[in-house]
Amino acid sequence: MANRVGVSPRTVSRVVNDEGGFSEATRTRVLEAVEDLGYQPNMLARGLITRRSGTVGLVGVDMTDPFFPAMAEGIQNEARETGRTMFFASNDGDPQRQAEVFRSLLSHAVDGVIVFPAPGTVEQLAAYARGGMPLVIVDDIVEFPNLASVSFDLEDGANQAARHLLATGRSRIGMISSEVTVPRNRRRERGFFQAFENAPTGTAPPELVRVQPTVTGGSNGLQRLLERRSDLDGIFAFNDSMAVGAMREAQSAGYRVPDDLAIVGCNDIEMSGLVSPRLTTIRLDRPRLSAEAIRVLHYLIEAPGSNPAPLVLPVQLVVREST
Amino acid sequence: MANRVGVSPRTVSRVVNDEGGFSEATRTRVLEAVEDLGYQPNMLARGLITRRSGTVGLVGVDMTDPFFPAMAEGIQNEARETGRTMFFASNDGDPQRQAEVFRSLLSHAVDGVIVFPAPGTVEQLAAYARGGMPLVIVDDIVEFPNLASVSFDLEDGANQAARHLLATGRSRIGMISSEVTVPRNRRRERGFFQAFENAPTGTAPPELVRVQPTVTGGSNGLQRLLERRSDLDGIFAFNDSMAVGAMREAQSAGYRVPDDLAIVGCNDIEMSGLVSPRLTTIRLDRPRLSAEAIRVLHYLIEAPGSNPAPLVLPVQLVVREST
DNA sequence: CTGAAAGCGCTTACAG
DNA sequence: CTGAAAGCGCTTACAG
Repeated sequence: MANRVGVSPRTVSRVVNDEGGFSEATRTRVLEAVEDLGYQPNMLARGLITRRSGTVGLVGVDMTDPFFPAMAEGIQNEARETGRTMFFASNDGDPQRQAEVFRSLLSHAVDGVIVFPAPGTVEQLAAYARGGMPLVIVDDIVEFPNLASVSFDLEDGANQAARHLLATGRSRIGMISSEVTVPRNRRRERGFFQAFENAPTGTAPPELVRVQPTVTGGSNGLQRLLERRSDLDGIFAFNDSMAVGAMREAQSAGYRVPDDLAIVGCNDIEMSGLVSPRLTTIRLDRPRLSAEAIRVLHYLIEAPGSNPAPLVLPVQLVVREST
Repeated sequence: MANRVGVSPRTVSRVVNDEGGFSEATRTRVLEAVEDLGYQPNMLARGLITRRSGTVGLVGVDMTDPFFPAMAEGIQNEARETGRTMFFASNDGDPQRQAEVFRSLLSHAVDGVIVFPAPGTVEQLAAYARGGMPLVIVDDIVEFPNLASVSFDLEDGANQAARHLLATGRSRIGMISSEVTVPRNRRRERGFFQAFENAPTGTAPPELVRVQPTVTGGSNGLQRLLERRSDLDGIFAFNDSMAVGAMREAQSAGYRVPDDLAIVGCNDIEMSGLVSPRLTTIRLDRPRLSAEAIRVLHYLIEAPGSNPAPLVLPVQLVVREST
């Protein structure tokens, strides 16, 4: 490249990075050669010396989580604008697997990582941040240098859901929660129970089961709740997949939804608007979360050691046909 | 690292890569230091010299495509086993965007790429393969050195769908196809029409519309078909999202599914088993496709210049409630 | 405005 | 069994 134009590598570098300090004639000749040869600077070489690889990592729990692709899309688009390419991996909710993933990302010298943490890995992640890696934790609230956290206010979401059930005249209400025990998941339960603190008189004490956070889990959860008390008239599910499972189970057990049993989900995945009856749920502004996550990651990359305040985004109840 | 143990970098390299040619004592001391310091070889430096970056790219059309995450998961798992990390990007079905994505992957010296090609980019992709990049094209059939292709036999799938509609007594059948005009998409139409070549007498000539391959597109497609002839009794949709859209549209227009109108989708996404009635569809063995794609990619990486035969995987009709 | 020297952290090809 | 030298393709810090 350099000798094809008859200049030093240093000059090519200057032009390609638009550093200034070259004549217009040189610029033109170099740029022509770049075009002709389809020259691309080698990011490996550049990264080796600048300590910036031009990559970011996105680590999800499970790629097949319907929650995930929308996030990936948003994050990728933003990353692309700053010229970064995205590594993509999942931790399967397993701390050890997450550690492997980070080891690999570290060896590729990623500039930063956005992570949906595996349960109980806040300490592990803090250690990476301490080691100087800019980190954004999604869906949890952590404060630490080099680390930012962005999440949805699902405590409030669960609270809205329960209040909606109460306000529409339901009085025997259960929650199908997730058995994946991580502090942030408990927030939804807390918000749910809080709604009953000043419930109308005659409201039964709320019921709770914890199951796998899947469609099948939702079915099982409803079954178990109905065994406890068959006259339930309202359900809040930890997520939409579970709500759909509960809805299927209710219908095949002969309950009409919403007449006999009202169901509220959480997350507003695409499926929720397509099942019958369409699911009432909590809507999350995922594009916003993606945008905030990558924005704050870039901030951390530019300002090492900083410690931005946790960001908690509001959520919104969407009433459809299942309540 | 090297001076901490008191050996040369060369010796560390030998131990870390298990090349042999070191004493057991050295091995132990180096490995201890590796453990203590959490040493990770710098893949940028290694890649610069070995011309292997330890990364592969996965380029999809659109991350929010329900078809996609299952593929990503499988590919990631296989890639991880061979110690490679996965770049992830989407081309939005846009050739120019795809070129940008490849430029970026190229500059990161990926060892190979699995791509769901943007329409009309076979030539573009062949050029990368010619430049020496191992490439696996998903969902299309191309033959070229350094390039492999893996796809599902959706021509046969469409044929099975149409034959199923005919076999269950439907005689006025329409197909809602995709308006995204790329040769591989036409195969489904071909398979569909072929089924009518020896249809029972009294079968009406099949109808076809082409719309956006989305839920909304499916709704519009059905509307347009029903305007043409309101007595349709069978529909084959290009994909499940469109089938669900068509089903919603049919139901709100007062058609009973499947009594008045039978609907067959294609792809068997999760949603298809959850809508009501549950959708009859064509099932694709996606884990298998992922496994084959990454397997052949690794083969191409190890055997530069080779030209494996295109792989076309069989598909299977799954009869549920919508027919 | 331009380039020669040094070095990022490894591996390749040798020599001992 | 071990290491010194050279170099991958860039950028940093200089000198001219």
